[in-house]
Amino acid sequence: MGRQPCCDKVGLKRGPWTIEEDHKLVSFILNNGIHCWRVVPKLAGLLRCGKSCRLRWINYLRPDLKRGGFTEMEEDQIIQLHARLGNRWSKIASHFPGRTDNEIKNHWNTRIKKKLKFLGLDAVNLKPIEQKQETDSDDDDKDKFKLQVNVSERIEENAENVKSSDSEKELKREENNVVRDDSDELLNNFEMLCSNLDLGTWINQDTNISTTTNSVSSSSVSLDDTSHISIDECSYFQQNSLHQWVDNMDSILSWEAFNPLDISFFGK
DNA sequence: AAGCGTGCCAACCGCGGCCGA
DNA sequence: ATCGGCCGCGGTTGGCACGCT
Repeated sequence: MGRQPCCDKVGLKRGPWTIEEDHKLVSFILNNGIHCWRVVPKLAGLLRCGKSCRLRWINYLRPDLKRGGFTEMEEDQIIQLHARLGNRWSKIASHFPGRTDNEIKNHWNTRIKKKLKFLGLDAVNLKPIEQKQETDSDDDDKDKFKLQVNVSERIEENAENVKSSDSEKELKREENNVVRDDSDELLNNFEMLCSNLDLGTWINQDTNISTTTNSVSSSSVSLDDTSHISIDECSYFQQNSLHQWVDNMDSILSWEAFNPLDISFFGK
């Protein structure tokens, strides 16, 4: 029977969103709410499909988004949750208010995977990666390797225990937000491993790299990309309604002003 | 200065699940 | 029980920024 495409792609715009489009979408949602994504672009006057609008709103325009780099604690939590839930990014993201599944997925694929690789752990199951013993490595490295394997074995055991305990129940518990502490030891082991491997230095180096990339990476203006808007949107939003947030944003920087801003930001 | 490689992340695509008719 | 439509999710891609040679 086959599924029909979510929208007629003919004549629809794709690719990066413009400021005007963002403005239209935000205005529409604030005034009308979200009832059916399919009709949102039509009513908002956008030449986009509903899916695209939904994605843009969820991943970028939502006022409660917490943007910026992930903290070490967040990373550890992601690793812990991933060990338990696998690639169910939306479930993982539900543990991080203000973070999107897309953001966490990207962070996992670009950074955490490497971090685990650095630790000699398989990113999927936290098992030690089969590695050749380097004959010319110094004693320190050997000790680290030993420790790494031992701890990793513990991590593996714990992961297996969690898995083998009725996984259906585990999932149900997870969905009911009843956080079980089975994997706390897993996380502790991971943290111990990190500290023993002097990962801090490595992470700091990495974080520096990360912060330098916190520039405008989209063709649209990210709210925290503008240096003069230093609001923690997440906590800010908790104290303010959506409308208040937009009013404030409008007072800080009028939407109409985005056009020239856009040019100055990206005008090279 | 130019070319190339890499990292990062926003956005797209297609599938599966859910739900109403 | 079946069908059809919408939404949400996860995998993947494309393009920009930046560093290195």
